[in-house]
Amino acid sequence: MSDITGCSKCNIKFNGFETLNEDELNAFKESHCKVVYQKGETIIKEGTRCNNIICIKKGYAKLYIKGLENKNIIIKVLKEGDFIVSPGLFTDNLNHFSVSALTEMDTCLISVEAFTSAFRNNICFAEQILKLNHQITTDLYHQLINFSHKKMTGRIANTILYLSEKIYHSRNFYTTLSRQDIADLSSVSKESLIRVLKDFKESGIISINGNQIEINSPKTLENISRVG
Amino acid sequence: MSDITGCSKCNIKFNGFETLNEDELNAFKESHCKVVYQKGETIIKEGTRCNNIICIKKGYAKLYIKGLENKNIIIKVLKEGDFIVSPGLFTDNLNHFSVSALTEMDTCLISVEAFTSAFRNNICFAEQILKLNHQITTDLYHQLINFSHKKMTGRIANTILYLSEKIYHSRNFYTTLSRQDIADLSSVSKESLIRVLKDFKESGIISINGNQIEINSPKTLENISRVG
DNA sequence: AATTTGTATTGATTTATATCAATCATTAGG
DNA sequence: CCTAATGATTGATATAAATCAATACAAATT
Repeated sequence: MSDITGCSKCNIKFNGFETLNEDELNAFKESHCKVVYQKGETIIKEGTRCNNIICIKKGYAKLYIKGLENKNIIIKVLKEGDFIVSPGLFTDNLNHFSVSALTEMDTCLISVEAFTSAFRNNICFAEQILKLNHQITTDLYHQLINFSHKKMTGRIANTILYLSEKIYHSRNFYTTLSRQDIADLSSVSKESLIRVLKDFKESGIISINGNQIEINSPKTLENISRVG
Repeated sequence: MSDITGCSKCNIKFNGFETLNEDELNAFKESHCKVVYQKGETIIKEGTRCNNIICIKKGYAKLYIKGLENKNIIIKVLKEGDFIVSPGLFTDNLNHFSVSALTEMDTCLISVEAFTSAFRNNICFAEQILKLNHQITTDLYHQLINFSHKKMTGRIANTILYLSEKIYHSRNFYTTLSRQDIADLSSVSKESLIRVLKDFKESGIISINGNQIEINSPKTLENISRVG
């Protein structure tokens, strides 16, 4: 079997793809586009029609929603292996969030038609999609608790742990997120974020030098995050 | 066709049911239990295994998650016609929220087995379930914006409009939600909620007498809710 | 009717956090 | 190399909202 498009070594971490048969996989291969984005570029714009399912082959992006007074909420950071289905699918066919590149990115765009067809013809694929959605819902529940019951320090500790554990997989990481971005992940103002980071630094919990962050005491951060 | 269980006059508002064929419908009929709950009773307890899909035939309930320090967040109020699939389904099989009765309730509990089987055998049903989930996701996005960018007055105005428009379908309604419940819907303390309600009352936007609430100026409330 | 219990309300106070304004640092252009 | 522009930092101040404490009210129980 030839593999012109390189799908066989696809690094997207989604069990659903394994359920596809050869025909379904071919439909994906034929519909897809490989696109490279530069840092800062918008990949999905909230309010536009959702035409593609985005697979991230390489790089980082932020997924965010527009809030009040030109403020944004960053829902999550996307990385290699992630796979984004817009919640507009099967509803209003609009994108309900924006995605923009935090680094140079390699992406693979799959048409919604190919996706929909796979969903309709392959129940195992459909089940994996529902599973993914259920995970997203519980994540949003946690986000709600974070934002409504924790104070700044707890939310920011949570964000640092999230970046370390879920995104950069290291206690010492360099991030391309701006201070405003980290603030938007934590639902605090940029100034407050900076003050809390300084505080964490001065008490030795983290080391921070520009965009290089090292967690010295994960236990302490976890505790701050847990109690709020 | 006999209808011992009364499913033919089912009032649950979910397009997915219409996609079921006679066999699938019968599987639902056979698996279901009709259960009456009294005000205050717990129907679903967060952390327990999810064994049932809940259909609400009559009455009101609150769906809430446990936050920090014994505080709760009420995600939504459930009413006649609503239909609840736990996000634990296909993931960890646990309930990620609690549901408790706000009034006497008639419910219809469908086993997850019957539900799963319908999902797996009927792709139209599956599609409706995904659609429902996508709606839930976008609702949670709005909730996040509400909670992180609006101040108390905006969040409370939003809650009053929600109760009026989405739950009680009237500008003048009696609610069995306590002040604490309304506060938990709005992510404010009970005392703050009471003060803001008093404020709205004194400025003539609403009339309030115990649990009877009347909206005098929906436009003003909408404006307060919109600008935050 | 008296007592308890839970909920609702009000007022005083404290705390958390945003906002505003200024300065500093770093990068990008001319 | 200098200057503009953007992002990061710091400090002072204002404000929103929680908490604490006391009281009022209503319902349930004896």
